[in-house]
Amino acid sequence: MANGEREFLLNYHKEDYDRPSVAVDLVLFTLQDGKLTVFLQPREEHPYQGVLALPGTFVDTRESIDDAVRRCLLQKIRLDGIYFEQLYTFGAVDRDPRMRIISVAYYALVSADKLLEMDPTGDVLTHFYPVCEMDFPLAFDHRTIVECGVARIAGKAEYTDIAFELLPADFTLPQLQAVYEILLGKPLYKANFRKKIADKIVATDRMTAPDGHRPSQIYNKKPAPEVSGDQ
Amino acid sequence: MANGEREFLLNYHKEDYDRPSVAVDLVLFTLQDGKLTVFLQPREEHPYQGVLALPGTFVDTRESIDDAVRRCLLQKIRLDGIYFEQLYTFGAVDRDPRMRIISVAYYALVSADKLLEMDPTGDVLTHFYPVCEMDFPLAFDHRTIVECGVARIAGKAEYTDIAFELLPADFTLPQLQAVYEILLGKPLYKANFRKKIADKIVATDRMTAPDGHRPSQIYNKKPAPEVSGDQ
DNA sequence: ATACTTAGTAGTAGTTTGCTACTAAGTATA
DNA sequence: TATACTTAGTAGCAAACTACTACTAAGTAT
Repeated sequence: MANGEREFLLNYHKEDYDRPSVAVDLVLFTLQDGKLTVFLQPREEHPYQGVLALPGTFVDTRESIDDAVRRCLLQKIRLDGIYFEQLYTFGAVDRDPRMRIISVAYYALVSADKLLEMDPTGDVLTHFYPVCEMDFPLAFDHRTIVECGVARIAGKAEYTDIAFELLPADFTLPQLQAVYEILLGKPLYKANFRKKIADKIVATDRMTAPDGHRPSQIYNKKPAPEVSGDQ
Repeated sequence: MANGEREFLLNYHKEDYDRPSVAVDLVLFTLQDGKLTVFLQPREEHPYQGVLALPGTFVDTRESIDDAVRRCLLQKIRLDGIYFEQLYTFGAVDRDPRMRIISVAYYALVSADKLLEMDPTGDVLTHFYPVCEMDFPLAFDHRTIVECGVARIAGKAEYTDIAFELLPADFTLPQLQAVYEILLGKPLYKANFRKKIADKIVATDRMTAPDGHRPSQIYNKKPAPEVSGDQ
């Protein structure tokens, strides 16, 4: 038995844990090299010491679940003001070998652009792993949680605008189409795609810098329509 | 201050509750008189004594969340083997005035038919209230939870087969169309509707009993295709 | 017979989707 | 300077789906 594991068992008192604890776990997605990637960190403690895991934290009595997510993003990844949404609550009895922990999973989306802005060294980016190449163990039920997140964003890409969250404010239509294709996991027809998103974007008068071929026009997301009245 | 309320406050010891408790709350839908209705019960205890509330229960350390839902359905409504699915987890700090309770909300669907089968007196059916006529107070954040459930089944009716859960095994196409129209909240065109669901149903050779007009053919849901291979 | 009610089908215009083929604007190189 | 190469962007058509009107079918009521 490893040292850390023994220490954990010695300090474990069941009566401390006789009702479920609640944690949040965060599936933070971004795009790198045309692939969907997810933030993972080796665990520092038992169980699963050294195994890659999603960032998470216990929910404090005095904070809402959403606030726990914001705190987790800020404390563990130094990220702020990004899109996140509740995913699913995982509550199998034995999902954590220590004690009963119910995990409210959230997913979050951030552009690689914003990650570099927050952390110019690019260190954060090295913690992201392509979801299609996770041929390594994950702690707890975190593989299930990631898969649940991938399925959710694939579904939501069809009828919401979450794809924009993975791009900077300035983007080209080939870039935007690539994001949709990655999220949906299938190729799209250029002409149809453009007709469909035409009313969600506004063209700027700028073009991409010359790059060995025809430059592309730069677009922005159209601001959400005001819910206006006369008030 | 009412008697029950004082008693509650006298017995309240904060230190008993210094981590969030986890409960499940259940939004059980059925159809009555062409309206979507939800199961509600007056609360027997403070807070919100006498106010209508969703059935719910605390999650025990030794059961999964889904098992807590099954137990709640069985103990509180005497229902078994019906369709249910996780809805959303509600965790505002002050959603329960007693203490911090995080509620994992589920929705469930049952045919009025099955309710009568389980409880031939029809007593259970009197606990269902039309979701469009809930002009009375609800306990806690239960109105929000019900609205969340209504929105979810409206969305899922579009791309899943949940509508069938609200009908008995034998149904007619006008009945099925009515269910879709109630869930989606909009009228559908008969001919188009029939083309679209044609591959999800099988006709029987039976017709509805004469009822003052042309009888209708009885259909069943087509069994889900086997995920077969050669094994 | 005929009127009334609900069940069910035919057909058509307009829109969306799947797909092929083209033109446009840059660079690289012969 | 022509032409090949690359990526950006548009045109257009057939098939499928949607919105809608109009019909026929099968029962009951008078």
